[in-house]
Amino acid sequence: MAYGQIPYQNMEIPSKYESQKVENHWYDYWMKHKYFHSIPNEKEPYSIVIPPPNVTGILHMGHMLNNTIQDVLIRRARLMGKNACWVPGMDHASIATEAKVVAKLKSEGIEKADLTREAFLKHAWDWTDEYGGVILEQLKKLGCSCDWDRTKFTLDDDMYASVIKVFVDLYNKGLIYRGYRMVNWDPEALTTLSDEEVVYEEKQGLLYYLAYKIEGSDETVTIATTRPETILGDTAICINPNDERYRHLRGKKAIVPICNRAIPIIEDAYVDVEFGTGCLKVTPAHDINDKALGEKHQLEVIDIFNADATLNSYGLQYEGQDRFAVRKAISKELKAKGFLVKTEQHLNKVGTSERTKAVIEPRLSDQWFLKMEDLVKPAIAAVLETEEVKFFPKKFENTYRHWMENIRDWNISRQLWWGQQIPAYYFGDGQNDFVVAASKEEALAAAKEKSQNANLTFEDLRQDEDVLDTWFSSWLWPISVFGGIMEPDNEEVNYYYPTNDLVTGPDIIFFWVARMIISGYEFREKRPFENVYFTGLVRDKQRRKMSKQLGNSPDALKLIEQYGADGVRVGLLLSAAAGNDLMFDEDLCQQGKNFANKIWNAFRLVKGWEVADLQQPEAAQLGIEWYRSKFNQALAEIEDHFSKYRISDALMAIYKLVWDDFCSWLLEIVKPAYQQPIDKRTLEAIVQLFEENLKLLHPFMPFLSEEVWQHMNKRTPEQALIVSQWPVMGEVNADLIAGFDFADGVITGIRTIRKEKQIAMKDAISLSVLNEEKAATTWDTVIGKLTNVSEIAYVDAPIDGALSFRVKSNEYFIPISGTIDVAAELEKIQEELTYTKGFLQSVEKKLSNERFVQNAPEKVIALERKKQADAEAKIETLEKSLASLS
RNA sequence: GGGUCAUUAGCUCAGUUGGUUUAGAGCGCUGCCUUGACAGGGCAGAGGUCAUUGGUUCGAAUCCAAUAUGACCCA
Repeated sequence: MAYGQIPYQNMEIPSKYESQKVENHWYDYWMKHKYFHSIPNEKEPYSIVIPPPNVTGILHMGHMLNNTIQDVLIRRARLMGKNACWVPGMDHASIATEAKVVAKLKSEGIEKADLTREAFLKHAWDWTDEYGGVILEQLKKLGCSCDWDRTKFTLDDDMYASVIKVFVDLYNKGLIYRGYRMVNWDPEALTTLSDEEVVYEEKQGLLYYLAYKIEGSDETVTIATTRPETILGDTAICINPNDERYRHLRGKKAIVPICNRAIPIIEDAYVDVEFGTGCLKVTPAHDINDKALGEKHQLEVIDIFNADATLNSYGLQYEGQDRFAVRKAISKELKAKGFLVKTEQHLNKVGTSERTKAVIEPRLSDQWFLKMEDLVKPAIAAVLETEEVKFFPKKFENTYRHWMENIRDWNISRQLWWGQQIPAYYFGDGQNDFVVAASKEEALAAAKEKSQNANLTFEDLRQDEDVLDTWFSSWLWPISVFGGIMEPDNEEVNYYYPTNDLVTGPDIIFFWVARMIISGYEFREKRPFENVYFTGLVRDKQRRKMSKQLGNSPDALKLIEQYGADGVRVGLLLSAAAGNDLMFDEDLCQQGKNFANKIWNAFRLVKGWEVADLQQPEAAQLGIEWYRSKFNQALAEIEDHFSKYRISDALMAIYKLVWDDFCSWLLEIVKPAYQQPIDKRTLEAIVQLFEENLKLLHPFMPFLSEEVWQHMNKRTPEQALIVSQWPVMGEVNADLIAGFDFADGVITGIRTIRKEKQIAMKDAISLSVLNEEKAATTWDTVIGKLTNVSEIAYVDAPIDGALSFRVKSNEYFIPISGTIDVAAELEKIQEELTYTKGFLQSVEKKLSNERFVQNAPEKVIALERKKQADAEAKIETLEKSLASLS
């Protein structure tokens, strides 16, 4: 059925696009027809794995941006005929989730310490089942076309098994080892953290100068420390061997205040003679540098803290008190007893836990480590040498290089219960009385062999209590979601892996991106993805990070309700140049919503036209041809933007194409007079072009575009927009585009005069042209239609008593009734003349420079000559007008 | 302390390996315009000596150096 046979249907279509009414409908429709679902087939695959959000998380602006970009890429790939697969999922986020569960239990009066591991995990799973996955439901509201049948959780049985398999494998390769090391201890979460999870903050503190007595004399030696509570763990005083001031103390012993232990005075060049007194107390259990000194000089190690950073029995009367309370108390005692010489203000960097914000305590303990030195090699080469993995924007390669080249072994154990339990089984008390195996059965067999004790039973095996770092499961994500760890040769992983694009934030470049690249090469000898698109951080208008504490993060679902998912998507993307932080401003969502409404109303216009058996007007035919060229030109630009992951530029190109070129120009050119019908050819062409526009819009505004598409014509499920074809590039007629641009100048000139002289649009005017440019008359009908010019006369001399304007060297005259203000006209022309002369001068200056003419490429010189000729022609026109006016 | 990146219109940003009319966009701003698809709209307009100072070049927003300011990363 043709459009025009439904007369004035726009009366029945609301004049405002109502997103709330259509979004759920189309999402359900897409789901029902399984357009998001992907299975391997003969088509080219295009896959993305979602950066799995924390199971505890709720949708915030960062997720919105990130997932909108992924959806744009996936929907475009789908339109391009690829087998698009976007795998969604969630991360168990061990510290964050465990902390939340512990807090919840506490509020119910239950202490984690009173629960068995099994009981605690039951609570955690209950919690996950109840609150987990909210975020995935929210992504649906945003329009994300994930293959929900593939939803994965990092603690699913198969994902769990993958992690264990990888651990065993790396252990057997000798890359995982157990070590007694100084680690970052979070005394609140009671677990270690990797270096990356420690956030350094500058804090104003005190530098305490403490006097230690020298054994067997009345002399004292003064040291400076920021942590007086740790003196109880001191096992040496260290001086620089080149420091004359302390030379006489060689070989002597100092007495630690309060606990009165005698400790040796050692010498090491490590000591900075400039800092403090040039004399250092050494506490190997509580400082990484002191630990190194302690090992070098074989010092005793005295750990004075409990796991929660309260003091233990070495703390004497302070036992059981928190380290910061002790710091105050002990400095008081030291002062009272005369050991405290003085204090100074001191700014130092304090490590804090990313998750709990607790001040990190360096702590010696047994942990599991992954050797990184060799593992990183292929991953470095892939990004920095072969470019098998490309970063957008490229600048993040520097960050990547810096970290990878200075990488340290990865502490992968966490003293938590929520996660994959480390598959190490102890069968005795010796340092090496353990085996690593994927199951208890295998462990028993291995233990029997290792211990040479065939009588071992399951009872004798004790599995390591710790779990693995969450990132030790997410680094396998692109492989494990396709079952590629457990069944390395399965059809799915062979088809979808390597994935194509990864979209994530630069804040997890080390945590996640780098490690996925490492694991990709280690376990599949292939990159995990080809391109990594780093989004910026979402900030508020004042450039502050969005955070719960500041309360500056808008409610994502409310935004969608208010502006429509499409509006929010457009709003986010418009300001999201890759890698730049984006200042989120709700006004941009409003802009997105307005755009949706604009398209909606263009649709109403077209839908409302009645068709009649008419000749196609010349202007309409020309306009349509011009738009075809313009569309292809824009398409080329859009493809180029996509190839560089310039998503917001691609959107802006479409925005301008649709709003300016299609709506403001083309529709105005073809629009019949009020209540007049349109000819069939024009209508069909416009509908077809509109549909092409919708295809371009679909990745960005899936709901609106599908809605309009489905209203435009009756469609079968196979003809839905989401599975239609991305436009194919056609020819660009440069002459048409140039001709239009010139006409644009003429039209603007006429409109300006109408405006200045308050000549209403409904009053027809006539136009005379002094055609110095020999411009084609092709566009006259278009000019006439858009400016209500009744006739265009070509003349060979300036018209007296008319208003004038110029485009290039052409001059246009509009006769008006009444007298014209000659002085004003003269002034206007004089102004243009001054500008053009100035311009000509700058061009001539260049051309008269011999070295320019000799050295510049011919193309550039030709261009300059053209500029010169154009300017000269224009000046001639202007001077002629000046003469005729005065 | 070490490193990376940035500084272009009121705001947010483009400017593709130095030359495409004496710098572009979107938003905002100013003025005019409503029975006509859309006031969530139309049309027109104003607004920048490209952070500063030197240098390289026939030619610099673009390359180099220094300075200033800011952001991020690492220890």
